[in-house]
Amino acid sequence: MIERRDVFQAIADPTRRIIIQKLLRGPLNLAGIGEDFGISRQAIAKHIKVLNECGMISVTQKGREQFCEARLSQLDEVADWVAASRKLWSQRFEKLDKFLEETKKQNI
Amino acid sequence: MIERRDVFQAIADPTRRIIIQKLLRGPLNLAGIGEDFGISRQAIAKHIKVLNECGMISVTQKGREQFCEARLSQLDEVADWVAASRKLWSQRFEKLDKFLEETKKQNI
DNA sequence: ATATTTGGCAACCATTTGGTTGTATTATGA
DNA sequence: TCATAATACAACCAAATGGTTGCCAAATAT
Repeated sequence: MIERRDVFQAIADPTRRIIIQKLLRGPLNLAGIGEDFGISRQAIAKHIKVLNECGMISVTQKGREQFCEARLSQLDEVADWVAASRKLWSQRFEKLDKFLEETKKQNI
Repeated sequence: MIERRDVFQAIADPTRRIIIQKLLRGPLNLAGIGEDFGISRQAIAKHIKVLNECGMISVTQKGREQFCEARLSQLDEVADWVAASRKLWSQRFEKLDKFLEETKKQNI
């Protein structure tokens, strides 16, 4: 099994995606993230740990509070993968077009 | 727990991402996907099932073979989410700029 | 000074995940 | 026709995942 725990895996969980969305408006402490969120503090703490580990958020201690901030630059990896896949995909059709064109020429 | 088994979860697994990359060059049957891939046929079949279930690939029966083809349109959901997140993120800075500007005005 | 808020730690749990092996079925090629 | 290639089906397994509860420690507010 290949190493997991990367950005792809981080955003795979819908709860974590919601947490990220919440953080987009500004930094929040764990309690703030937990508001209107039928989920225990500990569960949130675990998600925060995952997000932090793969660089999707940064965590800053401030007294007894822990402020989390989104780190969207890590999403580049995802965006790049999607873009690269699409590019390869479209190239596949170009190759097919070229092939059809060649075939056409030969039939004339 | 919220419903999973969506595109995000589909591309979360590195093995599945490799399978998708393989399929970008053209359709393959299960055996073809399994080539140079230290993994059992059954494991691949399971990944194929997941990818099919969330529309990342289409599967066509052809005699005894099962040809898989990539379906990249589903990646829109991922790309859109990333784009929307980035937009919100940048808006956050705009708001901060505006705030600072207002503050500056009042100080004059 | 004391109650409350914020969060850490640890144990526990059910389910899912990613994988395996073994056996059966069916289409195809020699 | 018959061996083989391509896949299905099922049972099983270890580890990871996403969650819980209970208790503890330390800042902070009253």
